[in-house]
Amino acid sequence: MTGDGKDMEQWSAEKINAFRQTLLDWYDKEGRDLPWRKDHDPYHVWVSEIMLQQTQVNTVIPYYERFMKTFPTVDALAKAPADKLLKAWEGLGYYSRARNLQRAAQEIVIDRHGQWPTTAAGLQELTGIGPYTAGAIASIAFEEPVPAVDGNAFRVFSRLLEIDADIAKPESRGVFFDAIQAVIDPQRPGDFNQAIMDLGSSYMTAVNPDSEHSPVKAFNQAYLDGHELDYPVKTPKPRPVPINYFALVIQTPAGYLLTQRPSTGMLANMWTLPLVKETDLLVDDETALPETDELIRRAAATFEEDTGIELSLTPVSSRKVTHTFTHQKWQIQLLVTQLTKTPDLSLFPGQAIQETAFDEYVMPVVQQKMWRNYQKWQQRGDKS
DNA sequence: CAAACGTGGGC
DNA sequence: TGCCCAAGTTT
Repeated sequence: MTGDGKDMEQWSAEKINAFRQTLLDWYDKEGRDLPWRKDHDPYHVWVSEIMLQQTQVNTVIPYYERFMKTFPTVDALAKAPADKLLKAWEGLGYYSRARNLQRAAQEIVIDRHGQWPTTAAGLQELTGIGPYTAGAIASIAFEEPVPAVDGNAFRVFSRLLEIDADIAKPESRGVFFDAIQAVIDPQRPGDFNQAIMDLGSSYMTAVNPDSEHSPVKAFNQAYLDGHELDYPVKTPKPRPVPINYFALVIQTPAGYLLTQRPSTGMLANMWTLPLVKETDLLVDDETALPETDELIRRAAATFEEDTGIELSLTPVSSRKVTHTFTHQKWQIQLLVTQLTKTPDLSLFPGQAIQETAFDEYVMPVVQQKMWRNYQKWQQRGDKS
């Protein structure tokens, strides 16, 4: 094992031709009928590919349908208000995708006078389009015979050819790109790439594959050797780091206090309850671990010092919400507070918002979790 | 290049 | 609950 794929299977020209025919025959019969497969319009292909990054098909479908009604053309997308765009992306995650999507729309409409690049190399110049998406659009919309190397392609070809290059390493992309380039059907590159994706999400899945019934069973060397689950080789990612927060529920006559997150970083520009990170609390004595009640008092005090808004924590009510991101696990203690007087919001980095207006603001899932939890507490009158 | 960047589903 | 997975790109 060299670990770089150099000892992979090599296919003859005859075998390559047989594979193409088998794969495309199956795709013509069993390929999925998806909303973005009704035509090969580059706008449709592009938006769907961006949405599908690290996201499952069933999640994307309703977002895609709504998105196309809201922003039917690349011009509409280029001109859209940023908050309207983010609202359309709300709940889909990886929100920089939405920002980059609009930047690329503007690059096409303004810089390129509405002309799409028609090659993978050209497409990759657009913001948010990397090597995979460039290959997907180029092959599907413009019939360029170029691989679209995504997670499915990594998994499928690692098994077909017993490629043992570690797919977690960026340097492995070239090994797979070259291998697929040699096999891709130059007559139907878009269908070939999409067939590989369909194969990867049906028979040749990561867990519980069903290669026995796969149309390309006879080409699946790893399966034939009884080592299917040894592929793809992939080093695991680090576990999410736990981070403790306090979230403050502060009701004023004008509504609940919400803060807008910074324009960069996690959940950029989105609205949440005011969050205080436990490690940001002022600690005079670093040796002693403060009691929970003391931490709660310090969280409230920190917020008061930052905003000039005075709170009362009586009756103190707290509930816990956890939300796991790719690299962080937030453990949030919800603190329901009362105001001691009408707050001066001049220093507060947010707004008082009536609950009935929440749906006009873009909120991440973690905020929706916190809010549902608070509502449940309210209804039950659970003061514990 | 390693790390940041969301969310939902399956076991 | 925890862990892995799902049509990746940017910095």
